[in-house]
Amino acid sequence: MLDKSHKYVTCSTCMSRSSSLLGGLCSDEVSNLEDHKSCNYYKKNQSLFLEGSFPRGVFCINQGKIKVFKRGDEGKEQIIHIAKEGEMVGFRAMFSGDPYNVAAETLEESNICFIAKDDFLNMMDTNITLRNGIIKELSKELSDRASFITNMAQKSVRERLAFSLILLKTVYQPEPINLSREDMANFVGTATETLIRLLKDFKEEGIIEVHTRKLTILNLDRLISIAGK
Amino acid sequence: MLDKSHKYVTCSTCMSRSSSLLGGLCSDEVSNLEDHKSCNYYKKNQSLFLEGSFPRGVFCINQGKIKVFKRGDEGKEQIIHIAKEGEMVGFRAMFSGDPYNVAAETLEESNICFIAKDDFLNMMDTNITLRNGIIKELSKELSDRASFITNMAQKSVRERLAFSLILLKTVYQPEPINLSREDMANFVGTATETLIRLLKDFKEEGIIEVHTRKLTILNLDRLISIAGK
DNA sequence: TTGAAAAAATGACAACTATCAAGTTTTAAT
DNA sequence: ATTAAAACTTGATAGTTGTCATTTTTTCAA
Repeated sequence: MLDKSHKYVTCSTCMSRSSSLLGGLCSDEVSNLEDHKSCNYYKKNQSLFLEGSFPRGVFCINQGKIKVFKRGDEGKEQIIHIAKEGEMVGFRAMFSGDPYNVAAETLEESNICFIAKDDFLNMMDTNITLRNGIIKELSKELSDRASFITNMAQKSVRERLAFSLILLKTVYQPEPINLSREDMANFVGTATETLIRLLKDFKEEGIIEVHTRKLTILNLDRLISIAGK
Repeated sequence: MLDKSHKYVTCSTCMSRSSSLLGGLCSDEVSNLEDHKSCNYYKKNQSLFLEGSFPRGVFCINQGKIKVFKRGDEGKEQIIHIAKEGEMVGFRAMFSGDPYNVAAETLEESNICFIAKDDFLNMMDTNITLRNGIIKELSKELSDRASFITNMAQKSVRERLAFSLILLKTVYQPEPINLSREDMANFVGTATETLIRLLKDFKEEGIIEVHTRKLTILNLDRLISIAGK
């Protein structure tokens, strides 16, 4: 169960904010933000926004994990990113003026604040640090996605799984990785059955340990060498 | 042969600029830009920047085509984007402070101008239109790459080839597509031999026509239906 | 123009991975 | 605690795609 899930989170005391893109706000800006944002509790598997809809603002994750995904032709999800506490979600399409090209959904119960588009754009106009932070973030993600594309094109599923587990470890730590097999397969970009077989191999090789849905990495070095550079 | 390849291109008369991110500059800014930029002629297969090097500025393509690519573990290139006249290349890493995560190389002889990092960042600080244009561009590319990842994960090579040919048509038109088999394979994300076999299928199905390296699309609708949504 | 090198094309083959079908375990609600 | 539904697992199989070897065509420089 989520701690204080019913409580309203204040930006001034939000631990997730300090390490986020909104960490550089001055106290005036924080109190202004507090006046304008809303805060909501989300159950597991609840949608933040749908592909094709128009962005009305940005989501700040106070607690919880979010999958950002796109559906392919046959409706199968490709998970592009898994966001955690301190990350902001849904601001890209706000700048382009286009509808969302991806969807976002909670992977577990979460506390998520919402800042309306106009309020956020105003903040960006007046706060250089925030603006530069956003540009930097967009650039970083662009770089990540170039690597993602290359991995998808050139690595085997086994290599991609190793790579994904390393990423997921940083998302979930210090907790064990806790994702459905289907979501994990949709992140790696493979069929659920193939994913399960490869997890089994990793178990037998002593690289990971699995208790029902909770997955722990026992041999990170091995994973790194399987994943390749 | 490239027209006037030895000539120095002036921003004020550059046709490629008007439709680019730098199209919104006022005349003062254009003349300032002219004072600070340099202009170079590149032969085919010349490098603009290497993966791992640090960005010193941005490249504006006056004429020619550029491949932006990343090398996988075994050195095989994955082409992320093919840029043409009017596009700017290499500004992402400039914002993140990281070294280039991708490399860029001319696909044909080209005229490319260069704007130093500081000059460009200054322009971005003072010109809101430019700044918003850049943010919008970064967001658009992010969206494109989400689709790219999903295609890579879920489409067959035949579907991806159809998709790629549609993209390449817009890059090369009104000229026929003119790429080496290897580059085309590295764009689609497949082996060169597989690409050649699938091109042969398309030829036999009357979808494309090929004269040595020049490829013309005869049946775009058919390609669209093969590519999927 | 000619010859060597690079690029393109073809064939044979193996392996990886997806799909389908059938079971088993886990989850969650009554 | 019970049970239905969802999630997970396993097996069998076929198709796609990559790899390696070889031949043909094209390119480009002497």
